[in-house]
Amino acid sequence: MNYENLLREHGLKVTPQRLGILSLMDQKGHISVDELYLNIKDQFTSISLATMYKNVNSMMASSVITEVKIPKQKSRFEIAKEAHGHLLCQECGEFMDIELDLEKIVDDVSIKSKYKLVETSLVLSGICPLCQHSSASPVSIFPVAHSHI
Amino acid sequence: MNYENLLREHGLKVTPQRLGILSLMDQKGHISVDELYLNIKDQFTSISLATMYKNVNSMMASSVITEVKIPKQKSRFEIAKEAHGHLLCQECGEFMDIELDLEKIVDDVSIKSKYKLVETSLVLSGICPLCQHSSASPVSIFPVAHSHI
DNA sequence: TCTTAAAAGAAAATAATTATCCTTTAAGTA
DNA sequence: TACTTAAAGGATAATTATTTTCTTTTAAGA
Repeated sequence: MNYENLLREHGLKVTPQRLGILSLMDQKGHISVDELYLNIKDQFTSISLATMYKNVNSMMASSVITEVKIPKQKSRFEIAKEAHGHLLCQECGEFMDIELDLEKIVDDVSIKSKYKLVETSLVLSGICPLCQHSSASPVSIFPVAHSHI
Repeated sequence: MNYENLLREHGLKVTPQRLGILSLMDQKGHISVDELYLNIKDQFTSISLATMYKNVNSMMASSVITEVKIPKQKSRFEIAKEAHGHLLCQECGEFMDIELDLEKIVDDVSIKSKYKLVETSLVLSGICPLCQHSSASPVSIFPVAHSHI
C-alpha cells in the first residue's frame, strides 16, 4: 500500500515522520505509542514525543489509523481496515487480528435496540497454544514475547 | 446483592469506602474513576483520590469489578458479572449492557487458533434511536446525557 | 479488649498526554 | 523554479492521570 496517497486522500500532509509511523505500524501490525516512539527514534533521531502524539491523534481523527483498547494493557494502534476482531494471549502477549462474522449479532442488536451501529470492537483473550504447554511459565516480563505462528 | 459478602468472599476487607463505591456502581451501572470520585465525595467528604484508585485496583485484581475499555472514551467500571457486551451511543453517551451470544464465534476462534479463551470484550457503538431523530444535534458536551430506555 | 495486617488519607513522585511557542517544511500558486 | 502560507515539527512547559510513600486508622480475628 502507498502511504503517501493514503495520507493525501485523508487530507493530511505527507511528512517523513508520518510515513515512518505508518511503515512501523505496517511491520508490527499493532503497536503502542511508546513502542512506536522507541522504534522510530532510530530513523528520526530528533523526533519529539509530542510529534508522535500529534500524529497519532491527527491520523486517528482522519481515520487513517485506529486505536485498539485492550483489557489490562495499553492501547495499540493499527492502520485502519475493515472491521475485524483481536485475539490476545494473556501469558506471552501475542496479539493478532482475527476474521469475524459479527453480522448476525450486529443485526440482532440493531433490531432490538434500534441503534444504527457504526463500529464494533471485539477483543478475545486467553492462552495461546504454546503457553498452554509451557506449563509453569509465569506472565512474561516482556510486552511482546516469543513469536510463534 | 450483599456487597459485604461479595467483598469477604473475595478476601477483601469490608470498608465503608468500598461499600460506597460498589453501591455507586450498582446505581449507575457503569462509572469512570473520576465520576466515582465526584459522586462519592458527598458521602465521604475526606476520601482520598488515592483511595479510589487503590480500591478500584484491588477490586479489579480480585475480580469484584471489571474495567470496560471503550473506544474514544475513558474506561468505566462495573460490578463483575457473567460475560456480556456493551452498546454505546456516540452522540449522547448512553451506555448499556447487551446480552450476547458469542458462543459460536468463541468456539470458532478457539478451534482455529487453538487458544483457550477466558475473556471477551465487545463494545458496539452507534447512534441511539433518539439521537437519530433529533437530527442536527451535535455531540453532547455532557458525558451522560438524556436517559431514554 | 488486644493485636496486627490491611486500608485510609495526605502529599509527593511518576507517567501519560496535551498545550504553547517558535522554527521548519509540504504543497499549492505565481 | 521561487514564493506564500497553513500545517507540521521540535523543545519545553503545563496538565492530567495514576502510583508510591509514609503515617494514622480500622476491620477482623484471637
